[in-house]
Amino acid sequence: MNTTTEHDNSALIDELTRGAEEIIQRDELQDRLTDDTPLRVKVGFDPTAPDLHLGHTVIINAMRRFQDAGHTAVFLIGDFTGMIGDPTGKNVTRQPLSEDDIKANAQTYAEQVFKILDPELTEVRFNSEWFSKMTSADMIRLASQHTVARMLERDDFEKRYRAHQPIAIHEFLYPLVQGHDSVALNADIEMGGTDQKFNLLVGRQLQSQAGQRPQCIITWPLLEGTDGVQKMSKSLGNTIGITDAPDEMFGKVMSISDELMWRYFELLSFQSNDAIAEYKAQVDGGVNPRDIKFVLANEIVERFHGEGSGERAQAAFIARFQQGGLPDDLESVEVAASDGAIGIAAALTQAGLTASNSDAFRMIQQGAVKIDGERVSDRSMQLSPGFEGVVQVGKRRIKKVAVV
RNA sequence: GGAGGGGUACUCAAGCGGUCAACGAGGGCAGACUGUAAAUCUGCUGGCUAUGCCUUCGCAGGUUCGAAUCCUGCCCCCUCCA
Repeated sequence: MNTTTEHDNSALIDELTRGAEEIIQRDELQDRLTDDTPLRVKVGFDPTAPDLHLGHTVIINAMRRFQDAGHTAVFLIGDFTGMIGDPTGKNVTRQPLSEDDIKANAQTYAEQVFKILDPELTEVRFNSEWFSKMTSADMIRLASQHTVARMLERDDFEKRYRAHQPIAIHEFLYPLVQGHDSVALNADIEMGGTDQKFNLLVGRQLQSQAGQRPQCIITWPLLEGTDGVQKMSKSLGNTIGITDAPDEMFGKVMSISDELMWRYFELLSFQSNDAIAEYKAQVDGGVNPRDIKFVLANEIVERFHGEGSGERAQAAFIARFQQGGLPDDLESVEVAASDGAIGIAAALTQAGLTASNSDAFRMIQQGAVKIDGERVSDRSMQLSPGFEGVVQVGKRRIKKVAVV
């Protein structure tokens, strides 16, 4: 093997795996990339979470990078596996999904995922394709390819076993089924979250038992949410959803910490390693990190909302926050004055700006409420029918309110 | 089956007859400072027809002038033993 090629590969691998947690085995990956044939890069998706956020896109971005290098992304929807439910990280057996749910979720995936992936180089597959045809004998044969001892090596199984918590037999089947997908698809590479490592390794073993060259594995970390500490997750309320409105998406990216910005660049941007290094150098040299964050926010908004949307969101952002303007697409609401007039607190609550009258009074007390830019300090203020104005509570809750 | 410990607001966690709408921490929200950063400081964090009133401390009763705090029953969780 000649050293020049190896060296070239190395830079490519660095781009393709930027931010990755682990590569098993890097030299195997290097070998495969040396061949001219397109590789099959498999990623399995659980048909559960239809509301994708940026955290989910980390791995999809990685698939896209492989596509850009000429390889095929195999987007595998685990509709059959969904019947088992991945036991990874769970301490209880999971509820299987209904067929309708799976179908609907798969549809949502398709809609959202092609904002990133190149459809030409994507193969969408369902694992029910081969599993629904399997006989019980086939399944038993599959089960015979792995031992209980090895299954128990997996962290969560081991913990549950030791803690005398139940492990249903079918849960052992999950890694085998996922591994068999790799055999059925003849995968060259499989990627997944760090928590998938065990399952991915089973794929390697099954492939080599089936006489295939075992897949390389690349695991990806969980992206931190906007708080910068905890993983991005809907239940923690720190997500940036890929269907968020452009201005909102832009604003959320701008609100992450400077430190987290580099992490986002690493995992969410398609800019080259060199370009990112250059940005870092600029910030070190005194450029306001905010301006670099603009670049990031721009790129992300553009990806999900199309050409020019990043620019527009940025302009709106500057107008609103740097120059103190108001967003131009203010939501208008009407509130009803029951007997001649309505108290300010009731109006705020009716307009959906505060959670309750008590909450409204608190906000007034804290100086958070403004009408047409004027701070409201009188909690007994009344609004009469015919009143119209821009009412805001804090920096983010703003509505055009009319009293009728 | 036996022994013990526990269930308090978004979460953790004090309180163990009145001064408790309930200490403290985290989270969240707001204000100041800013770059709608981060860090920091300050305040707020049950509801209402609001300087007062109403409802909350696993559930249902009871004792008491008065209970989250005491008693009875029920439900649920945890630990140890078999």
